[in-house]
Amino acid sequence: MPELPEVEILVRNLRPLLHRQTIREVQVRRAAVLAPTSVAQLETALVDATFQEITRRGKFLRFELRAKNSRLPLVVLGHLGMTGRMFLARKSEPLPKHAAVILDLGRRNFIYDDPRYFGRLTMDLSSLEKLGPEPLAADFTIEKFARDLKRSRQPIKVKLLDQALVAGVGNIYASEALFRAGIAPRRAANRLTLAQVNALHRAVRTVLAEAIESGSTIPLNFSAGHTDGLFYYGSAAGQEDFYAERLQVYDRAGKACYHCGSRIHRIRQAARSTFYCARCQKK
DNA sequence: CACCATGTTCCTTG
DNA sequence: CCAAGGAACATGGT
Repeated sequence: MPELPEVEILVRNLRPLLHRQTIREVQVRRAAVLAPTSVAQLETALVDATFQEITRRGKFLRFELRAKNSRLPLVVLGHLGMTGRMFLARKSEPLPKHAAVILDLGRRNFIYDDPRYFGRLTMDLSSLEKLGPEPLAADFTIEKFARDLKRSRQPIKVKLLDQALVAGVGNIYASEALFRAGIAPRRAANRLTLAQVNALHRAVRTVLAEAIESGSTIPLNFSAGHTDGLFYYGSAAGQEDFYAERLQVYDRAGKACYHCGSRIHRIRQAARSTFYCARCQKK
C-alpha cells in the first residue's frame, strides 16, 4: 500500500497499537527482508525490547525500541516495497501466506506480510541517509527544489521518483502532481520555468496532503486476508463515492480527463508507467 | 502464455 | 567521477 501518504496513515494507526508493547519472540520466515541484518542479530536485539516512538521518513517506517534494562534506543527500519503490509492480529487468526516477520507481543502478533518480499524490516539504517527533504516539512524549500531540478536533464516525471530530490513521492503521486501542476511528464527537469517549479512544488505538497487527509477518515482494516487496495483503487465496498475522482490520471489510460474531457495517455518512462492528459499538461 | 503492478538497489553504459 | 537506463529481486492479477 505504499507511497508517503499510505505509510503516514499506517504509522498513525500503528503508533497507539504498538506503544509500550514488548516483544516476546521473533519469528523470521523470509530472512532476505532483514538484509544485511541477520536473523540472529534481529532476535538478539528485539526479544524483550519495548516499542517507543514510531515515525515516518519518506516511505520508511522508523521503529524506536528500548531493550530490556537499557536506556539505549534501538532503531528498526521498515519499508513496504510494493506489496507490504504491517498490522496486528490476534494469535488465533491464520497467518498470511507471505508473512515475512512475526513479532510476538503477547496477546497479539505484529505481522509484516509481503507477497513480493520487496520490502524491509532491518537494523540497517543506511537508506535514510540518501533521502531528500520531507515534502510536507519546512526543509522542502522551493529554492533547493529549483536548484536540484536545474542540475538534471532527466524527464521531470522520472526525476520526481528520485528519493534524494524529495522523499516519499512514488509512481502514482508523481503522475498526479504533474497533472495538478499542468506540466508534461517528458519535459527535462532543468527546463522547467520558475513558475513551473513553483507550481510543482505546491502540487507535490497538495497531492500528498490530500491523500493523507483522505486516508485518515477511514479506519484501516487489519483483519486477516484483507487485501489492501484502500488508497489506490477504492476496494472498500460502499466507499466508491468517496474514492471517486481522487486520482485524476493514474491508471486512467483511455478514459476522459476530469478537467477537459480528452483521453488520458499512458507512456513508459524509465520502465514505469506514466499517466497524463496531453491537453492539460502541454508544457 | 503475455503483460502488468504502489519500490529500491545494483550494474552497465556512455 | 557522474548521469541515466535497465535488470534484478518475487509473486499475483488480468
